[in-house]
Amino acid sequence: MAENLTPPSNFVQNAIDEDLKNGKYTEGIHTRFPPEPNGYLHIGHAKSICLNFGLALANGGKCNLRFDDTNPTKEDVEYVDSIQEDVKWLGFSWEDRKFYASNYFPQLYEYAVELIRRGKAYVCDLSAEQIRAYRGTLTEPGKESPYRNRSLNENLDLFARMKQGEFPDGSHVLRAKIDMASPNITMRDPVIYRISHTSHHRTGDEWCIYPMYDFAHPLSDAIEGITHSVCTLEFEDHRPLYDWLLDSLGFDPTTRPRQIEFARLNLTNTVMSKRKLRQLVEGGYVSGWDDPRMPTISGLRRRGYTAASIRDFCERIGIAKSNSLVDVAILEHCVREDLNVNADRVMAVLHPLKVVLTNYPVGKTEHLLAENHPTRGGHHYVPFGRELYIDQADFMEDPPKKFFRLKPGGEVRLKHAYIIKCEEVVRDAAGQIQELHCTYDPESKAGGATASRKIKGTLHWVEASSALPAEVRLYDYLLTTDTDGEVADDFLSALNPKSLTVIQDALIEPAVRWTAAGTHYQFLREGYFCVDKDTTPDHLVFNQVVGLRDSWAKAQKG
RNA sequence: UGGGGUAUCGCCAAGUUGGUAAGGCACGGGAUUCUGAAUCCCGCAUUCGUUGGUUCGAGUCCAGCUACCCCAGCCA
Repeated sequence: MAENLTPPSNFVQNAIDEDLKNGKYTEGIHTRFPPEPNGYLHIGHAKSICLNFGLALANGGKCNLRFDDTNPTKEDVEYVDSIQEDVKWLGFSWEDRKFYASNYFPQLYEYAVELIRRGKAYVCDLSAEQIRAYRGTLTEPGKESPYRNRSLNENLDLFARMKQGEFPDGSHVLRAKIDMASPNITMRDPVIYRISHTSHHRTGDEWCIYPMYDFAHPLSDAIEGITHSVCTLEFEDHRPLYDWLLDSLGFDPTTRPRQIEFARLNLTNTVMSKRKLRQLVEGGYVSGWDDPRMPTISGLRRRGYTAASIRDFCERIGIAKSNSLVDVAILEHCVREDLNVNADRVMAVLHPLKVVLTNYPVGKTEHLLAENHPTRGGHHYVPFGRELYIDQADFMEDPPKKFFRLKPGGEVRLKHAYIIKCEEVVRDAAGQIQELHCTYDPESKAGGATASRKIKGTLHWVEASSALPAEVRLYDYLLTTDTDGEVADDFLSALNPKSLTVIQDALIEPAVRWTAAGTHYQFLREGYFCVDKDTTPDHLVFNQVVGLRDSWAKAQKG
């Protein structure tokens, strides 16, 4: 991670600096990334991962990976595996610190018992509906539960029997005894343990009571020695409870963890909620969680986004507390910048148009030297012959002004090869353009007598007999956006019907035949592409990562 | 009409104790170019949601107002 050693300042780092200055956390900074294993990670999680691991790195501290697996009804090992793969791929390491909230169930249980002993928790027999009714509303205080003042022994006994499995789901809960009249609804005697006879993906049937997030999280943080517990804005109201719990259980205020909230990521042309992403997958609108149009880490990876570009993106967008909507153009800029430096260049023709060089010897083949990269060097050979293909978009019979490509009677340079001139447009019986007859300037190849002739346009091309057929998948935004960059609430209505275009008959130079899935290329003058996992040597498949900036297309539009 | 937050250029976002608005993306112009790419210059907030106040001086302090976000799961 050498891309930026001095990350921009943000308010979380400022808070850490302040703490350190005040002599807090002398043991060092310790953060954590705490996903619930109930879905795949997306670019929003990447922001949190980069923040938490980045903060640790920047402060000589540590960052744990902790699965927040306190709700077995929603979680699965499938997700714990994918989450680990994604965090690793992003380039971060939790070293030997992979934890699970479920590892702490025994300790958490003891803390709950201790809370009861201190008169700060009670077993409540109200039903879920009753608890809701007793809770009050945003503007009206709640009512105290009739079970609020049970004796200590009764509470201890009931809680033990909850654990023992004596009661059915929903019959009892353990609640913190705080303040039913608090203007902060989170503090109105929140439920901290519920009964759920559900087997857990790690602890099996060992437990039938499970702690709630609000109880498990601060204590898990404290158990692991977390100093800064960074979470998103919606937990701001929960911070008083976070502190209350740690206070009530007697954790030292100078060393215990501190919760700090930041704004989650929103991206234009994208939805980020797990619910909506799941809907896209389950509704068959995309091919899966790793569909290259998805904002999931696995989707971005398959699309061809690099880990470095995602890290760079997370750094550029910054960390703050205001809700924001980041332009996806920044993400695209980040991959382009990475791939421009790191991707080898290759020629591929997406929409082939045949070109015959009438003055080129029949049967002759040359192998021309082509640079792999304009600045990094390296070369490979590309075959050249009498019959070629160029892109349909690179020829116009009646072009507009400043069209630097091929036109009747016009000249153009073929990249790495010769200058050619369009002599004749050959049509089929229906009047459709069938092929172009051109002549080439034999001395215009690199090193030749006329090589330095100034020709305005340079085209990419492919030699007909050696070109490999390829499947190329072009992508556009999955979702359309209104003028504010916002996706409609009814996001399925915003689905872009043209988000995927599959080109089955593209042609690519043969150098690429044995390429491996995951390899990045720049298709000259087209964009950046990544070899898809569906590829085989006999059927090459490429995903478009992002197109090149195109000032010509922009000028045509505007 | 309760509580918690946020408001600095089209989009993000720095602005430590008040001293006279960083940077990135986008955009516009030019140079360069065997990728209309990349690269390189240059331009891009007399103004910080708004109204007042304090001060020699306020994005930064005070007061009022407005807009937007979050909270009434035995989800996280």
